[in-house]
Amino acid sequence: MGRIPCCEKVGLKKGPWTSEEDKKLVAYVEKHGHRNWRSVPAKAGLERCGKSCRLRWINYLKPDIKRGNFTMEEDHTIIQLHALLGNKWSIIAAHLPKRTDNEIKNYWNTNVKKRLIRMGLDPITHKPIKTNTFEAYGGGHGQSEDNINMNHMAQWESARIEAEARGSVFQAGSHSSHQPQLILSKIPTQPCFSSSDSLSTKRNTVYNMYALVLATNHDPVLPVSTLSIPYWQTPSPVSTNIGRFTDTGSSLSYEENVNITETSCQTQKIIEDYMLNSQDDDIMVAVEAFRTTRCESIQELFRGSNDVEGPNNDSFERNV
DNA sequence: AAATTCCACAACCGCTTTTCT
DNA sequence: GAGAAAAGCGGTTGTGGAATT
Repeated sequence: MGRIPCCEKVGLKKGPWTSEEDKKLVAYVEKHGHRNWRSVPAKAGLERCGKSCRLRWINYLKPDIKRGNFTMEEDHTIIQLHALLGNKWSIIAAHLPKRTDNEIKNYWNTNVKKRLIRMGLDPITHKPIKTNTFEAYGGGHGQSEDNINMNHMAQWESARIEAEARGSVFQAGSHSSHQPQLILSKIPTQPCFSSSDSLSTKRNTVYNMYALVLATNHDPVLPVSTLSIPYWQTPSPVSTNIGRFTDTGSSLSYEENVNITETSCQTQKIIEDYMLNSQDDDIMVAVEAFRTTRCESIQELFRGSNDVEGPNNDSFERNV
């Protein structure tokens, strides 16, 4: 478009903001608002570009911003939503009240990403590195599905155990009234797959996706979080019972045929439908199929959350 | 104690999307 | 509807403090 970026104007200051500049910006915005950021610096007496002022306000000065360590629940939500959405920081931030997308992005890059790598998980796919890549899922590369499944589950369990051992890292703020619990411990250890099940590979993937979806649907107030997951019986390919894993802190117990939330039912249905209808074995197609349905699932998650104001549908559709 | 490395986070940059005229 | 401006977004970089050598 040939526009000159505002920050390239001569004489505008760059770099860290001083407390004086912060005061000027806060005073101006609180008094006049910020309808037009380009005009803000001049009116506020700042030698900054409007874009810089906007970012400073949004990411740092806005009064309802929560700063400091991320709680276990926030960490949990970030991991699960990232597994579903990828680097959609603004959408993830919409589900974390008072956190900015920039803060979440930084937290991801400096903390969570490294943690996943240490655990042998791909920070993009959230799946074990090497032995369980999508290529491996595609089959025909020398590794049996059974081995893949075993590796996959072993990796998840390994990650969960390591996370448990590293409890302090996941620990909620010191004000938390309940025992520090581990995000990954809330992902069930393993569904009962038969090694003879020809769909087990695909199921494992869908299972993990489903676990991740549902993991965002817990009640953060409860001292002991529970989550509902499907229990895929084998060898029957599509028959399901609805069960619930309960994290007691020291162990996971499983309860069959419990009531689950409407959201969980809907998500489960999406996945069941996929499993019923899909005829192809290409895991990439499976993933894509899941992606195309995830929008609805996540909107349901937002709708189902009473304490969090989710993004409106318009902006959501725009960004997904 | 000084130098170096590591880490977290604020800020910038470039691109895309939305809004305005 | 077209073009320009503003806002939004995500990747990347720069900086300062902490930890290590």
